[in-house]
Amino acid sequence: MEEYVKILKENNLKVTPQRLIVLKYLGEHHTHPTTDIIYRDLKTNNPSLSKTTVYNTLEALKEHGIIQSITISGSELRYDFKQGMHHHFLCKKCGRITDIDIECPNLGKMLECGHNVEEVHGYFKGICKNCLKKEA
Amino acid sequence: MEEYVKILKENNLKVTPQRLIVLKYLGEHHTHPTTDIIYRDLKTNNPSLSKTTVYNTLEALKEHGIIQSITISGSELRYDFKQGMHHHFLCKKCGRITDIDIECPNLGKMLECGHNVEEVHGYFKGICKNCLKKEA
DNA sequence: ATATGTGCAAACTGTTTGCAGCCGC
DNA sequence: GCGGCTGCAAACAGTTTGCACATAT
Repeated sequence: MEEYVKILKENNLKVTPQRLIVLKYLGEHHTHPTTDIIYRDLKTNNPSLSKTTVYNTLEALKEHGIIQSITISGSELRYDFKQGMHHHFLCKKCGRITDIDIECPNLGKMLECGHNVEEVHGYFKGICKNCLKKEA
Repeated sequence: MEEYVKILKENNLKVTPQRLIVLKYLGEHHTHPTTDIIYRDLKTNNPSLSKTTVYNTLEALKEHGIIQSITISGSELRYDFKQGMHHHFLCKKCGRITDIDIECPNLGKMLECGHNVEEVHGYFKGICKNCLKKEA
């Protein structure tokens, strides 16, 4: 828990119970949850929590580069505790999103083309290993 | 125009005026438009056109692999006339999305990991060349 | 006392659904 | 006349906004 307090302080974000539990949730669940999932899971033990606060908190964490949002599923934002560059794989069958730990070898080429690249997102979609196994 | 009729026929899609103008629009505008942009632009010369039909048509074209949807901007789907693998760059300033013609060297590595990869999306975000120039 | 965070409700946006009417083979 | 396409309106989901209250320096 202390580590999350530290992260907030280092980023000049006021430490509130709400921010702490949201950040802790993301630190412990690498499932790329939506705002609603985070809200529903936390609501149980924190009945007074509001969804607006979850939105606000995620926005603040994102602005400070502590987390990042991914748009792989299209209809909603999902959040990811940031830890080095990696890509994502979305299984169209079970809906699970898994981390893919590969670098982006295109970045060098991107820099050549003159744009100032701040974010790199690699999204792969298909059927995951597990679902393939079940089908067989 | 005849080329778009041909595409629809080849994919066993009934040729209707609505489908033709939507497909033609995407063939001629490589701007990665949203459903709403397509609708508004076409509505002028086709007042009876309904947005539902635009949604339906885009869905049909996508299912047949004629176009693809990209989720780079998060809040809405954007459409792209499909033509070989390429990536996308979104300028956070002017909002423009540009095609990046590079291959994805990660695909090989992805196949190794056992998932069945059907789609590859590479999204880069930052400030584009043009906007950088204006700033300077 | 002031600035910031929280939480409710209402608004807004993009998308989907239900259904009636239409068109073409 | 049947199946698929169109278009309207209503429903829906995710997100944002306005505002009053709470909290902490």
